[in-house]
Amino acid sequence: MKSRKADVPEAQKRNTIPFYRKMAGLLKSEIFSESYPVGALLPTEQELCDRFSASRYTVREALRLLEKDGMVKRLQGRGTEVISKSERTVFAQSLTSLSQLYDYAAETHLVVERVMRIVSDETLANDLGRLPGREWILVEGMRTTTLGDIICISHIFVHQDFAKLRDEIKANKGAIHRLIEERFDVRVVEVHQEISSVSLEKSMARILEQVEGADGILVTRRYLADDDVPILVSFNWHRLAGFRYSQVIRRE
Amino acid sequence: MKSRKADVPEAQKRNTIPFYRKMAGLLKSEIFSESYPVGALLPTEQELCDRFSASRYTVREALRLLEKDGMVKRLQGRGTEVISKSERTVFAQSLTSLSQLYDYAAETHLVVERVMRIVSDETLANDLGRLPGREWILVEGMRTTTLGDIICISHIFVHQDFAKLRDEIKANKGAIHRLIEERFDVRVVEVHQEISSVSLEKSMARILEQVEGADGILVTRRYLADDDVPILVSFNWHRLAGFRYSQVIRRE
DNA sequence: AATCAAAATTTGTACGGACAAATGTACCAG
DNA sequence: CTGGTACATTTGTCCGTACAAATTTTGATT
Repeated sequence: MKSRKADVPEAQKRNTIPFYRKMAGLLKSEIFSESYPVGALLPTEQELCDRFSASRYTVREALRLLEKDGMVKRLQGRGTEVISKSERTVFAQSLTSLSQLYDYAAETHLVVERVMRIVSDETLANDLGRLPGREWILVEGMRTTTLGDIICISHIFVHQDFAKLRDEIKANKGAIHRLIEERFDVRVVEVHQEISSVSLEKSMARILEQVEGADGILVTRRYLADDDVPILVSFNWHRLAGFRYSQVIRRE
Repeated sequence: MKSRKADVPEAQKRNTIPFYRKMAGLLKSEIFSESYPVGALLPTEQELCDRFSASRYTVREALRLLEKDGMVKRLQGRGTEVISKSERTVFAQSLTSLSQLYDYAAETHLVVERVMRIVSDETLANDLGRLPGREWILVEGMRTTTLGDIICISHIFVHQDFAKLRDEIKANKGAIHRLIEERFDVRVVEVHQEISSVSLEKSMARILEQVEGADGILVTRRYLADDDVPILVSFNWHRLAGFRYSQVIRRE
């Protein structure tokens, strides 16, 4: 283990941990301690080069880390602005399994019963999070295991813009919002998910083999585009007994 | 708008869009079309330099983009492996509210009833996802609104390593796993969350003002460090009536 | 004082070189 | 055949330089 380089300044000892990481750590702590308060500009890259006796490459690598952690925003011609005291916790939703007794049956099928076109009234518009009077495609069906056991009843509202997919939806195995993203030039930017207990109305109860008014679980998911416009909204009614929703959230 | 540089090769025209981005785009499409199948290694950086007549800097910037989008994994000494045909969709869990009737009461309190030290037997070890015989701190209490209305009963198991926090936990208002991350040098890398229906046992039912055996909701969260070691595991029992869990997941 | 243009500042892109660290392979010794 | 060492390969870190592009500042002109 000899010195890493002939012309490495003293500030950069040979700790195995790269200098730009140390530098980023130091800058983070200085931001945290408000030496550089939120809203202020960090020193310029050149000034940081001087301060740390490092090359611009190294400084930029450090700043890149700060940016990745959501602590600074860099703007060409302006500088590096501090936007947060602490690291953003980025979680990547890596796995979402929704099952009900059927842990292993990862493969599920959407069995489409009916597809119809409807115009939203006030009540429905409220549920869908949008104005009344809009047209939607309503897909009614149920999600089952590959064995045919019912997991939940699904009502899926697809925005009128994607009406062309009407027939494709029936054949589609996977998630409908994926289909939309592939066929159209839209991106789902936000998903609002809600899990709540409900009392099952007669028709639902019958399909789920429950008595009318029995408790059940309603899982609602709203898929929104970047302008907050709902692309797809799904309602999924589950039996209470055996309901289990599990999810793994992983930090990047 | 004159030529961007004297020695810029022909492959890099002057399109305002930087060359490393174009290069990344091209490589992505080649991965998608299986010119480079999943599992295979991409050409080495040097080979890409030759192919695109670009410097290693530019090639590495392009590869960095592919890596960010989760399409390749780079490994020192090995190469750049293709791990996915399509871009990863990164969702950042930006907001998680867990409420029960109390939508506006974002502020909640953890009222600690008891703190004790326990050794896990097989059953408990199984629940906690770890080996039996380990020592844990068990914090028993309930989460309430600021008005004092009970939201849920909480049993929180904290790993023995963080036993020092025993007293701090009582005073602590926010999330305990935050406290641990701040005080110790650990990072929560994964959270396993599970929501399931349960039958409330007598003591739970009494506190939640339910009859014994009534249905309830159990929300379990396991906070894991990067070595899959559980740092904290919490069990939260809710009344069924009025239960509502909502979450917003935002794509980066 | 207001407006527009030029200049200065600052980050972005891109080139080149060099050595370090990690991985995989080939070879040798037992 | 097994185990370990030496070597080649490949990505990681770091230096230097130069010009481009975006923003802000300055200054001149109206």
